[in-house]
Amino acid sequence: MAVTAREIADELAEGIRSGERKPGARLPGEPALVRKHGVAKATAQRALTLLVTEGLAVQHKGSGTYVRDFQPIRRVANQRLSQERWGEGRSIWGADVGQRPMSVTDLRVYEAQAPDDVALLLDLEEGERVVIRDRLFTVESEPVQAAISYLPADLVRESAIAQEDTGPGGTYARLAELGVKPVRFVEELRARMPSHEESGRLHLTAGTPVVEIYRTALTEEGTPVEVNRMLLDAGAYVMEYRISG
Amino acid sequence: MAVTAREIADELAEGIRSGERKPGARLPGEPALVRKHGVAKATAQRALTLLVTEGLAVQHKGSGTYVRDFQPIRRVANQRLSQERWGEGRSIWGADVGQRPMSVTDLRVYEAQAPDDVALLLDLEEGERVVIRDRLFTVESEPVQAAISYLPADLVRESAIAQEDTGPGGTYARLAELGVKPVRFVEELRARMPSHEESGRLHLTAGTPVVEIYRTALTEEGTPVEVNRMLLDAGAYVMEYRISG
DNA sequence: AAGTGGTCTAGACCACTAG
DNA sequence: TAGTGGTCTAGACCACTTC
Repeated sequence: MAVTAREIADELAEGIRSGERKPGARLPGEPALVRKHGVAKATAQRALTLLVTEGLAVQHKGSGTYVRDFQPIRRVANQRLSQERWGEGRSIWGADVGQRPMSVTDLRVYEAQAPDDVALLLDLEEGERVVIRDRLFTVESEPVQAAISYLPADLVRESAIAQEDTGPGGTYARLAELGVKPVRFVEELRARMPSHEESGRLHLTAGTPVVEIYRTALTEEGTPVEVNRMLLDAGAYVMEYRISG
Repeated sequence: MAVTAREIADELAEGIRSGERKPGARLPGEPALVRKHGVAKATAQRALTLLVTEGLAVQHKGSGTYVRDFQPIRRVANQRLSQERWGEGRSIWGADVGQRPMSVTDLRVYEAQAPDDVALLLDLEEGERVVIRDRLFTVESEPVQAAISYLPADLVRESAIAQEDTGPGGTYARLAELGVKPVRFVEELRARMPSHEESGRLHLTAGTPVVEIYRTALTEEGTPVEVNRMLLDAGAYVMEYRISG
């Protein structure tokens, strides 16, 4: 009998998936759905909210609901970390962002006690201190990734790693100079919905998950020297890993 | 003035994140929130829905709303690489999850034309045919992953790969026998919200993203011989990749 | 039978956007 | 200023779970 929000959402979703409604196109608004299906405004709104939570649409208040545009950045893990790239003063970022320039904003560098999870990964004593590099990566004025690196403070305190500008080659070149060159990396990742705070920091629209990555950098001897915790806007990234059997 | 759904949700979320409300514990229901905050039932319900869409809670109709339990399966992509030197056991999420038995259900094997995306990855002519192995992986009676493999039909049609039972060593052992042993793999992955259909197939609760992985298997010569498209319940998995610089 | 979430109607007020 | 989404109240009926 009743037309449900689910049914209205499915009809619109079908139009989006089939390509009939193109990315960026405006979807019918609440009043239009009320007229067409004879439902209450709240039901029409719920239908649109369903599309948003399924990642198919974005809403701009005062303007309308639009088909979502997915134009991801490709993050190639192996390429980024390949040895040849470090020594040449080439930045890790920029290589795989394609044509779109990525910039670092809100960089903060400071020293503090290591959080428990990081202490575990870095094999630190309880309460040991770390140098923390906290930053936000932005593409076309939109934040796409928050990253926070932890390095043993006793190891890197005197190096450029503890400065805002780490110099040519970045953190990894400095670690190599300290005799703890990272040669292997472990990435642990999971996808989940962001907290309210994380949504705000990455300007996420509802229906966008985040990918949380912990990357541990290890020396030849297997000593962990850096942990980088990244939070990626899942709507902005595709990740690639190359594995040799 | 008014107490918003967001504020009620934040208060509950704080209790969950602090550990005060433990995984599996029951949260106050709609009537309790109505009494405590003096809001309408719909507002209380919206507060609980916010927690669900943020992945912090699950709802069981007729029973209640509960703090979500995250006990992930660890998927190590580089299974075949030596475990040494990568530092044992140091992991962020649930080192405990070792040997929960995983079973294959709903296996279907058939031949069809390759979809466009797969044809691209497999380097096939338009309309070329593939053998498709479609299956669901289940842990403790709950589906956690849907996987669908595509292999060039001309190559594998006569082998056990086209049978339900691929025999000892599975698909890769049969490919090796055919002289196209996969030795390298490329995995492309993204996280997104599931469609309504996908939610149903993987029994996902709202607020659970999926991880979509395309894995291409390549021979020594670089010829792609299999594409496996996996859809993982993001609430059930942690992924691990090991990268050598 | 009582309690819980699921969904809907009907109507209200607000804030933001666009022309 | 008209249209849009954002959020709320108030009340209704249903299906499911638990005891």
